Amino acid sequence: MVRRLDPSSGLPVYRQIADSLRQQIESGELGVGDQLRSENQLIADYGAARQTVRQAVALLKAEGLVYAERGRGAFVRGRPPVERLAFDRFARRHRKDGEAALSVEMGGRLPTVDVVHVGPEKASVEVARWLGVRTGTKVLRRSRRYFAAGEPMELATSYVPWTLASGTAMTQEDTGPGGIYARIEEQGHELRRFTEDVTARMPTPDEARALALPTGTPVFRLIRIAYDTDDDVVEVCDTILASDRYVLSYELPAD
Amino acid sequence: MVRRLDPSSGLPVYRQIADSLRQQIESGELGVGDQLRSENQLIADYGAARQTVRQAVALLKAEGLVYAERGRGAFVRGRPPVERLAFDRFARRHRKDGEAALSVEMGGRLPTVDVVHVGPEKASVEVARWLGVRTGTKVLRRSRRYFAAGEPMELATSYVPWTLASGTAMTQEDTGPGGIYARIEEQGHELRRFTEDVTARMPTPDEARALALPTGTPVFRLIRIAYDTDDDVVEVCDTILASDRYVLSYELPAD
DNA sequence: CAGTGGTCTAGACCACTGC
DNA sequence: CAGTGGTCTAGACCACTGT
Repeated sequence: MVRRLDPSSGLPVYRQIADSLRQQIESGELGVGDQLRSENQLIADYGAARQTVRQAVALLKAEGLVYAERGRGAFVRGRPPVERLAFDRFARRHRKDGEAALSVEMGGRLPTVDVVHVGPEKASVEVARWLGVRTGTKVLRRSRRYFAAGEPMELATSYVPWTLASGTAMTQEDTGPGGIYARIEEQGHELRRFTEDVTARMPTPDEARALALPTGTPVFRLIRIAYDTDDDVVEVCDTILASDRYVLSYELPAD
Repeated sequence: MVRRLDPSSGLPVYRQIADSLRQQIESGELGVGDQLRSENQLIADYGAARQTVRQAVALLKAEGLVYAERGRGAFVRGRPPVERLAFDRFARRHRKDGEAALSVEMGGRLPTVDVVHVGPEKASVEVARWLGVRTGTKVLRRSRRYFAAGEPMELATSYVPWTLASGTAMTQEDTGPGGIYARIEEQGHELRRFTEDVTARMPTPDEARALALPTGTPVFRLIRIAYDTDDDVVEVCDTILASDRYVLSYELPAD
């Protein structure tokens, strides 16, 4: 299984080894779940030092192509099943029968929720800007972590002006049928539209732990702002999603 | 500048050094553009071997917090100016005066375009599925790279059924005023809506090179499908964006 | 127990920057 | 020229897996 490298290519050895392994993965020579040759084997295959082959494999891990388990080996990553977040997932018709938005997202399968924190706090600069209130205004914060099939799927933090949330089930762990948006509409604020700003970046160490992210997996960050029929902001939701588990699907108008 | 580590924490030394440096960045002790202490200084600061401090800095590079220049040093990354891609950027009103969608995206500043390839080819399985045609059907492919202020911003590949593109300016490098969508409407296919599927992942080596991406920067991939008033697909555009240069902005209906 | 990947060290040569 | 980060080597100990 000796593999030859090209000394005249000018590329560092670890890049050439990574390219060789990547090509084996992309060509199907190494399939999903297959074990890579061990470090000692790669050392022999390519005639390189251990740190060098480790650097090559580290590159593939950073690209999200490979993961490693201590004591077992390194393996070709399979893409996990992907959830589609549809642009109309907050449409009223999905709430009428008491189904909250997240179970719509999950295609009807019931997700479990780990409520991290529910309570009042002072709005940060960022939250105040989103809500259109002054910094330090009292707001309700609801931080949750959602699981599907035992896997952590998303971290969500909602902010609602305290004047709107006070005395309602929004301040409880269980917001009741239809979720937080049903409670907001009961308060006389009919929802008209949402804006959603999407960014992507590498996770912080905290996020990587909370979402059980493999190395090399970016996260989506969604900032969703809910407006009522007066075009006032009634809620903001800051969501972190594992990018390898979601496709975000939107519809754009042509006129 | 000696920094003490906690041997009882159980964390590997390189993680502790990375945590220490990350904390210095987040606290503002190290500002945007500031130079990190050199490897030799970090070796002295933390009493670790060179590979160990390099592993710590590599972690911060993978997180996108730091970049390095050979011969100069390692620096705290500043976020580049961000472009906002609005959900209505393909609305007809933005085309009426001969302005193509991309200059709308860029806030009116004129981007430059590097046309990589324009010509007919057979639809791949993926392209055929998007266009709703049989695999191998003749389609026009237009691959471009867009620059703003000299920086590569996005890679875009459009596919149009050949029956629609043949004999029009779409098959030329310059598609003329209003761009490709104006040409499609001239062919009698009024555009009604677009769908856009958003994913994020780490770039391939090719993409990282073409977009001049710093390590640790994920990319967005947009698959945008254009439908005419008969709900037939008239074009598909596969776009790769540097995720640190864009905010994608959408509007979601509440009913 | 042998084999795996994870961490760490000490030392070397290189290409590049800036003085 | 000295100092920087980039690459590479040889060797060590560790924690964990599977038999």
